[in-house]
Amino acid sequence: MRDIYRVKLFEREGFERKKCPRCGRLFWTLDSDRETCGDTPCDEYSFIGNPPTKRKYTLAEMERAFLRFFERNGHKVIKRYPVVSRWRDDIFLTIASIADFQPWVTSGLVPPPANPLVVSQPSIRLKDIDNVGRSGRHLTLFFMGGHHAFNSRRQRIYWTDETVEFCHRFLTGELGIEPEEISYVQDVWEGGGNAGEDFEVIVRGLEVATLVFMHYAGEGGKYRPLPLKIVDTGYGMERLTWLSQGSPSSYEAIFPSMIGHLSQLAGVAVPPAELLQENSRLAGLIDIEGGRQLRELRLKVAERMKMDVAEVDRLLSPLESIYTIADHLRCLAFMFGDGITPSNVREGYLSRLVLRRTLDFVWKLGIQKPLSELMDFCLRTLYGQFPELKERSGYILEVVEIEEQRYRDAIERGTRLVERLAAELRARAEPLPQEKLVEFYDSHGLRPEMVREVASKFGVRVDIPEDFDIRVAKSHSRGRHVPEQAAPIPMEKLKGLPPTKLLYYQDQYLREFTAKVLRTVDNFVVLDRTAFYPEGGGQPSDVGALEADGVKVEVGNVLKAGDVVLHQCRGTVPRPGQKVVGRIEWERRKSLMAHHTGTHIILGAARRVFGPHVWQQGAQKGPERSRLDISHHKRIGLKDLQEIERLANEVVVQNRAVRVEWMNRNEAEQKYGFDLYQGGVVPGKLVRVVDIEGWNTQACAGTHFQRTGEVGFIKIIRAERIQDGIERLEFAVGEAALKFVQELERQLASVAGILRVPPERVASAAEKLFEDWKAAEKEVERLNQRIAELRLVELKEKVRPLGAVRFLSDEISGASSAELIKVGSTLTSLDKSLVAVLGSSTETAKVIVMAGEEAVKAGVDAGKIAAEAAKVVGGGGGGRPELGQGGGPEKGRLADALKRAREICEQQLSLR
RNA sequence: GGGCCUGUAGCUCAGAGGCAGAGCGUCGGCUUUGCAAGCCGAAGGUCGCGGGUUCGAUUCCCGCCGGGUCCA
Repeated sequence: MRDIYRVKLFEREGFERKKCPRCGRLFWTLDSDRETCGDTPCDEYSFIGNPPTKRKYTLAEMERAFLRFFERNGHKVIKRYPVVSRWRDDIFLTIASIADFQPWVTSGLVPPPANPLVVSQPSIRLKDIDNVGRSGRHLTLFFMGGHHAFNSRRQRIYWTDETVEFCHRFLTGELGIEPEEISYVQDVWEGGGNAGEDFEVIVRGLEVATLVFMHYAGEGGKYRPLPLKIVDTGYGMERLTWLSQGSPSSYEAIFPSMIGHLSQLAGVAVPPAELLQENSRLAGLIDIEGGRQLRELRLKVAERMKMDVAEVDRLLSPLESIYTIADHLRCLAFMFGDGITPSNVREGYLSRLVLRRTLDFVWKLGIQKPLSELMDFCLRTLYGQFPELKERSGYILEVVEIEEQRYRDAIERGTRLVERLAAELRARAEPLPQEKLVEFYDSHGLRPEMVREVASKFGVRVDIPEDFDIRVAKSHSRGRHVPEQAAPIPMEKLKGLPPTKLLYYQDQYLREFTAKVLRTVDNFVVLDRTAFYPEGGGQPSDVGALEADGVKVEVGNVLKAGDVVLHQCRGTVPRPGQKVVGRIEWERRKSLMAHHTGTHIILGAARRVFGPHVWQQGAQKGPERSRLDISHHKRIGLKDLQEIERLANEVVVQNRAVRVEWMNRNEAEQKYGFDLYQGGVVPGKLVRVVDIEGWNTQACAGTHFQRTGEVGFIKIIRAERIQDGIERLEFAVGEAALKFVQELERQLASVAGILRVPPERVASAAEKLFEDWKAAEKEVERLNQRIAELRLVELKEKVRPLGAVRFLSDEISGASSAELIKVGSTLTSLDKSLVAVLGSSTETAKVIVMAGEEAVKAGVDAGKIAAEAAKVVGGGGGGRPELGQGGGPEKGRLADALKRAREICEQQLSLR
């Protein structure tokens, strides 16, 4: 195999290949004195305070220089893709420039939008978030400049020689870096199922670019060749900017005004430059993953500066917080700007994590401003370069404001919980149990440090276990994934079949057709062509019948296996070779089409009412009802719901054209943007675009009407929050909508009839009824009290002494247990040594036993008496010493039960 | 997608099969020149909704609705 690393540039210019004695990697250099590879940690940064470029660049200038250089060299500049990777479902966030082209372009299925091309892609990586602000070089969002070439067998663009050449010319010619300063380190890159050799491009200790030659598929060293050879490069725009400025950390170079603003707000003084420089150089050598590495870094800095560690920490910590905030704000601006809705799931959850982390740092610095104000400042620094963020600023700021309030609420709630537990533990002088720590985090989002802080105010000790994260993970391991449903029939039984001709795409109004049976598998029938729509894209399959030589068989379900449509039949299936007539149950299909077109109309309406952050998160059509899940950061109220409904019906009346067109992917994306993928990722080279004239455009495989007027009445039934940040709209369309409204009307009429008022007055009538009922309940209560008082006189007559206490037993016919209790409690509160046994029979027999304070002291247990007495009437009972109740179905034995109660009472008083 | 927590008076919460509670707030009275406060008293509850178990459910079980939180 030829040496892929030996490129023409190296031979021509006389680069030497050396082996780094520290890391053992091979690298290329023009500097004959150089021994180490030049990368950290083998070498320290040597550009700080002494940049190698001919001049200083701002980030915007660097990006421009990069893009223009490659444009001059035959590359087409591509617009950035969103930071939410909507075109693929394997990752949430765009992590690199190459991610824009995976999987369709990299697999060779779809041609690239241009070839070669160059892009500056905002990329988000949260894996190293703990390093951000501290390492000097880590960011949550960074701009990856990538020039890409896609070489196929038919078309060669460029490969290794040209790639390294471009890089070298850019760094030396454009930026003015001395050729001797650049090291090209050999390595192998692997990720996302692809792999290839690469160069890491190092300048004075800083890796500024990676040049990957992607030509394998596979991972873990087991590779097979790709049909394409792809040049995948990544230039760190921020790193190059930093390099050009030679500032102590990259943050000063990237966020100068934000850092100034934050320092002022927090009253943080900038530490001596020398300390910053030393810190940066050393930070480059360490991966800060946790507290331990950070302490190590602080120690080393203190050592070199001959300072106290605490002093170093006091000077650096606030500054690191500021860097972190500056970084996180920019990341959030793009996340929300590109339409992420904060949520407890998926990318929404990631955005919430970053936002809450930002607030932690803001509060730690004692900055009183709301986060939305800081975001506003951040946004203003970005508008010049990213006007799209200005358009979305309303949404961004609102979301930040709502999320800050949510976080404050969560903390407040959590703090109260901890305080309550801590107060209890203090009383018992116990430390906080570790399971509680896990529970607080898992169920209430309280980090252990926060719990400790609150609990310590109560003098309660909190030990945070080293394996805290593992314990949390363990408490989740119980969850299990439901296995996917197996395919209805094995694919090999469909081998050799041609793709079924899909008649519903040629004419969506076709309800009857003739076709030939190609094969049958069990009760599945495969035809050469069909008008039956198979289940897909949230639209259920058609049903209907097939008729062959006068024999009819019902089609109950239709599904697609690859390119073949399967008709699942009930009854005797036709034989292969037979001609059949297929008939679709048209009312059902028509309703499904109405619901499907209606779904697109409603989505368009929701986006107009709320804004472009609204994305379809799922949809299910049905012949009677359909539902559409959309992302939105607030609950949807009736007013908004009605506005969406109004707009949707307006579009119906406008009778707009609904056009369906198969387009190639790049063309469709260019024309309509990623809004196309509302319905989710669609596979393939061609996409089917459904466009409601001037209203909504989506890639969609479903059947639609040709004009919105055919849809008919659209009725939104309700909004339901299915997840944080996702609202489900349930609606009915056409005849189903009418049926729903009529059913509502029927219900209303029935309620109005019951209340004996006209329908428009049911609300006030119901309110009055409810108020009256409450008043009546209170009246019953008062009357019970009164009855109890009246009964007292006659009942008192029946009180007889029984040992140390006084005893009363009586039946009060028809009394409820509430009445009996009232009577009993009045009696026992007047006579503390009384035991009252009261019975009544309504539907069942009831016994209540009450004992006064003194009687209880004397040993009477009303609960036990009631339990025993209730057995007599065939039931059960119980209660506490002062009150017992019970009952049973045998009403006729009530008198016996009362007798039994007396016996038990006597036993308790040791009289028997 | 999965797990956990949670819904009781206007607010914050207790109660854990057997008379629905506390603190704060509200209203009234007393005290005070007035305010703050104090004392006495009162009003305020479909115990989220619907089923089930039980003689009896706010409490236990199931379902639904609402809120929170963690993980992928």
